[in-house]
Order: sequence, then structure tokens, then C-alpha cells
Amino acid sequence: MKNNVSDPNVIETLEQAGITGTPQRLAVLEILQNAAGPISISVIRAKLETKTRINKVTVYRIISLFKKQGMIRDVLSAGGAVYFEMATSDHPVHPHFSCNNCGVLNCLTPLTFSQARQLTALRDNYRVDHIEINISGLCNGCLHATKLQSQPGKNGP
Amino acid sequence: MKNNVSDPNVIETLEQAGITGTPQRLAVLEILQNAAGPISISVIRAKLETKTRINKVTVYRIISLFKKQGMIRDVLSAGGAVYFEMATSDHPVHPHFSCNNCGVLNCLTPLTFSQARQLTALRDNYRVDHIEINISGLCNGCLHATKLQSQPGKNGP
DNA sequence: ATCGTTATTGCAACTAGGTTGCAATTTTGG
DNA sequence: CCAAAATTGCAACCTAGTTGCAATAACGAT
Repeated sequence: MKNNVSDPNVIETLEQAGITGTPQRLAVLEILQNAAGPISISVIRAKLETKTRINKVTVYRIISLFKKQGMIRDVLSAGGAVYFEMATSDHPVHPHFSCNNCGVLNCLTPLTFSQARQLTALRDNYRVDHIEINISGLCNGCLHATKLQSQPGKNGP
Repeated sequence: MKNNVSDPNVIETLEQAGITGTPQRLAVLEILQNAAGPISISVIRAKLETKTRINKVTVYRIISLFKKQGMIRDVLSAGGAVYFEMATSDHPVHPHFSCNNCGVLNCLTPLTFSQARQLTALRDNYRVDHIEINISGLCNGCLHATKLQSQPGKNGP
């Protein structure tokens, strides 16, 4: 397959992770980097189809490679769907909001240190490696859509 | 199928939810009620096999019925696995801890009002219906197992 | 450059988890 | 006790993800 020139800092990202920058990997990485929020494998595959034709096995292998290298992390959403997002230092672990109406998954601002501290203090005989927070409800758009205006609003957990 | 007499308050639970207490439903509900923590469908099916032989389709239908009735709720774990737990009033929404070594999923104490408040305040133009928190790391048992003693301990998010 | 070695990709076949349509069975109400 | 409605089981199917292996591409040494 010919390398149809990708964003130069996409190539750089791959080299920093110490893995060869094949065209397929560059294509997948570019999609992940340009995504507005966490995206699912099926979405990645759909976006790939529009330009190149990469075998699904290759996509799965690339994703698990990226994950093993710590380049991406996965985010869980309603019903067990798995999404992926870049795991760069300027994009630390943070809560996500998933809309029960349109299904969109958004990133929220990261927890403050004291918030994280409170949560990890829930049990002290455990070693905490990761905190995953998923808040669901209705997003701004769906909340103001006329069809849903009449529904009762909740505001607690 | 013959009803081989279940725990009477299991039957009561079903009647309160307004659905007929068939032997299959009672069997599934009994497993959910006796579970120490959230369990997956495959575990439910394995437990069922030891006593009665219920078709997998029926199990899925019962689970989605229970969910629709609000009797159970689902809990997401690493890699997108879905677990189920009873959603009774004395067992409100609460964070879960999943062990990266043995895979066990435990319930943690529910959030205080102020903790929940802090989280819902992350964005105010959203309607929050549900907060899901999954903390992962090493459980007490795995933490103290000799094989893992030497690993570096982290303690932040 | 070119050859051999290694890494990567594609293909086909397979597996597991879950779903659908329909017939058989069970429950319920009269 | 019987008919209508609800529930279950079966078989077939679907989708997501995996595996083994052959084909191809990248790399290092000469």
C-alpha cells in the first residue's frame, strides 16, 4: 500500500511510541486524533472506508497495539459499548458524558485533585490504578429539542 | 416446567414489579438476589445450568424484562463487559471496584450527596440521569498476594 | 541495489454473544 | 375445562471479534 502522506505530527506520534508508521496505522491514528470525542471501532472503520480499504482484522490489531503502547485508552459507554480516545498527557483521564437520546459521548473536565482524593478514599485496602466516571442523561442539544421539553427533569444521581 | 419452590421473598419481589412469577424468572431472580456483587449473563447462565435447563433466549428476555421494570441495573466493567445487580432501594447507585488481576467486581459505598453534587456540577447545561463510577486496580486479596508484592504501587487517578 | 529475514497485512474460516421468527407449551380468566 | 394470551424453546441467523496461514511490505546486511 502506498503512503498517501498524512499529517506530519501523526507520523511523529507513532515514532515516539516506537512502532513503525505503516500507512494503515497512520490512517487509524489520524482518525483518532481528529475525533471530537471518544469513538467506537465501527465508527473508525466507517471513516476508513471512505478513503482506504483496510481489512477489519488489521484495524483490530492496530487498536490493540495502540492500547498496548499506551497511545490510546478505552472509554465505556451505556450497554457495554467500548470507545477509544487518545491518551496524551494534555488529555488526562476525565469523566465522560453520554447522551441517552442521541448517543453522543463527550469529554468533561478532569477531576480536581480533591475530588479524585475523595473517591479513592472510599476504600483504603485497595490499590487504585484508574477511575472511570460516566455520567449519562440528556445533552444540551437533546435537552432543548422540542420533543423532549415536556419530559420531567431530574437533577440528582 | 414445574415450580420447584423458591425463596418466598423472591416471588414477592416479582409480584411487586407486576410481572408473572414463572419458574424461569424466579430462578434468574434468585441468582441475582443471592449474588455477592454484580454478575454477568454468562455467570447467571452457568449457575442456572447446575439446576434447571433454561434456554439462553429466555435468559436474555428475562434480563431485559427485569431491566425494563427497573428491578435490576447494569454495571460496566473493563473491556465493555456488562454485569447486572439488583436495583432495590436499599441498594442505591454506587461506585464499583474491579480488580485488574482477578477480575472480581465489588460494590463500594454510595456517594455522599455533596460528592454527587460536585460531579453533577461539572456541566450545567446537561440533564444528569445517572452517574456511573468504576474504580479499578488491585483488590485487597491480590494486593497482598506474594507474587504482586514487588510491583510499584500507585495511588492517584 | 538486492537478497534474505522479519514485521505487517489480508483472507477465509471460525467462535462467542446476542437476536429474531415461529411453533410449542404454559398460564390465566371465564 | 376450554379458549385466549403470555411465556418459553428451538433453529436459524447476525454481528463483533479472533485465529491460522499465506501474501506482501519494510528493514538490515552485504
